[in-house]
Amino acid sequence: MASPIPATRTAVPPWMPRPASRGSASQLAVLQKGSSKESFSDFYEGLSEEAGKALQKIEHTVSFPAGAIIFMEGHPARGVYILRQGRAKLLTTNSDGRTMILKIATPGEALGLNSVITGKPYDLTAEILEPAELAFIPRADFFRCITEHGDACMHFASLLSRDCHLAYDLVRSIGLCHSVPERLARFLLEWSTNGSVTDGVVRVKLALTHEEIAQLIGTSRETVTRTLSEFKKQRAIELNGSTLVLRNKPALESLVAA
Amino acid sequence: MASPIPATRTAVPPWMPRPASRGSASQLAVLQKGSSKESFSDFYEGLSEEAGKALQKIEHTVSFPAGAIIFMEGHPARGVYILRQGRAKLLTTNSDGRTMILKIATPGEALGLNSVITGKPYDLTAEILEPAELAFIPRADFFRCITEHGDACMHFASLLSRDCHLAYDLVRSIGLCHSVPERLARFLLEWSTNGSVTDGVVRVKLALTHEEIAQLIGTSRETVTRTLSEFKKQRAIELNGSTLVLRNKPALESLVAA
DNA sequence: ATCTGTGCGTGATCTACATCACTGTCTTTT
DNA sequence: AAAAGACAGTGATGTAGATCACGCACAGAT
Repeated sequence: MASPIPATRTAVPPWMPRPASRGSASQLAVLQKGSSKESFSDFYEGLSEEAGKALQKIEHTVSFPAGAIIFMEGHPARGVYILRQGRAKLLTTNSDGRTMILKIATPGEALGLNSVITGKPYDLTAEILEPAELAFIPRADFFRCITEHGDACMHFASLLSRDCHLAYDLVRSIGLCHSVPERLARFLLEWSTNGSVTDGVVRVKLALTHEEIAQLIGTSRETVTRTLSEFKKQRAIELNGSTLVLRNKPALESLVAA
Repeated sequence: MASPIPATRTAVPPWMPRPASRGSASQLAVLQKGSSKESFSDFYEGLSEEAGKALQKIEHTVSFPAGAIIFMEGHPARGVYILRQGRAKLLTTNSDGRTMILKIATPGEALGLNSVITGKPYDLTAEILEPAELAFIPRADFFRCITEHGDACMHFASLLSRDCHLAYDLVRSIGLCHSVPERLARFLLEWSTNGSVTDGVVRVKLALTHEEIAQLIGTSRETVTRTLSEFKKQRAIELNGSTLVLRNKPALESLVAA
């Protein structure tokens, strides 16, 4: 029951996670920060070695196809998911199908942490954007583990603090700056922080549909299309395929400052 | 630098807290839940006795007049404040003076917790609404205390989780339901949960200005005035002085459901 | 008695954006 | 190869609500 099921991208029923591997030795590599870029809101980053190991013994990894729903707003919180590979969007939907994306999660990130801690149902929906791999830690095990490892708790408190902070930022953005151009510019600038600088301009994969951008900044798909072309016309940005090039970053920044 | 100083309500310069008492025996009464209503996001509620006592030994109480700023967005996080008496608003302001209220804090509530934990500057401003008394716990002491008392950390993690949840609710509200009547109805219903039921109708002190309501639901003062009169005309609500009476609760609920 | 500040009530405008309704690509499926 | 979905681009249109600009009431100061 509850909210309508968001459209998926694949014909395959994606809801069921497909088991991939059981966590243990193989996962430990992550502690050595072998893999992807180290986001500093990383689930394991900064955790003590014992606590980390304990958790990794519990977790077990599953993969999901694009479009899969990991968990859904309103459903009981079974446990925490840690995104290992791929990206996911955290969103909320209201009764008439309108959707707002709160955040695009990247590898390392914990999903559903706050719901697991309060014990209330998930307050957001997590949907996979591109084929992904996640580690799952059941609620009960998670609790057992963090009560045994005192230091871990502090770590998770700080992850939660960051989530709060981010949510406040979002409120500021959608509640305070009323014009779409400003919000879009803000978003592009924020997004491009993950990009690389070549020849003085920032390049970054903008692997999102206009619809998704619209849901991130709280506007309609059409308005995103129009505002993006406006930016292109003003030579502030350029779009080669799905690569975004910030031709004139200051121009965007001036929109935000206003 | 930083944001403009919000207007205050008193002629007296309210910025400086006036010391009132040093926490110790007198404060312990709170543990016995002697005072006000017990909000379940209460700072001390659910904390172990030792941890509670330890914290209360550290804290020291200050009073503030209405309009006082406890801390300001962007300023370094000195410590946590616990609201003992009175109410405070947590708000954020953007460069052109527009303000959004995230929450009205009531006694028991912790202010600035997430910033203290991340160690970043306060991400919100806290302003006193009516003469209030607060307990202050300096950041360093707070940390010392929670590392000594493992269980406390879990407690604070759950407070943070609640804050996240609330923030998500707000995003949903301002980002998803586009009509002001709906947001206002939602707000009134939410607000009236603190009210008392007499003769089948809910009565509650709506101790907020239209301006403040506007900043809570993300609209303009004038629109609040107009929408409230609309509600009155439809006999959904009644306003006697600052007492709000929900004459026709279902009517409001139907607006929200849509 | 007057002045000043703060909050409320209302009318008249103006516009940014949502919404609807298409068309044109480009994948993916079959 | 054909059909079916996704996505993107673009015009026309309507309207909710921001904004400006008042007047009024009431509280505290002096």
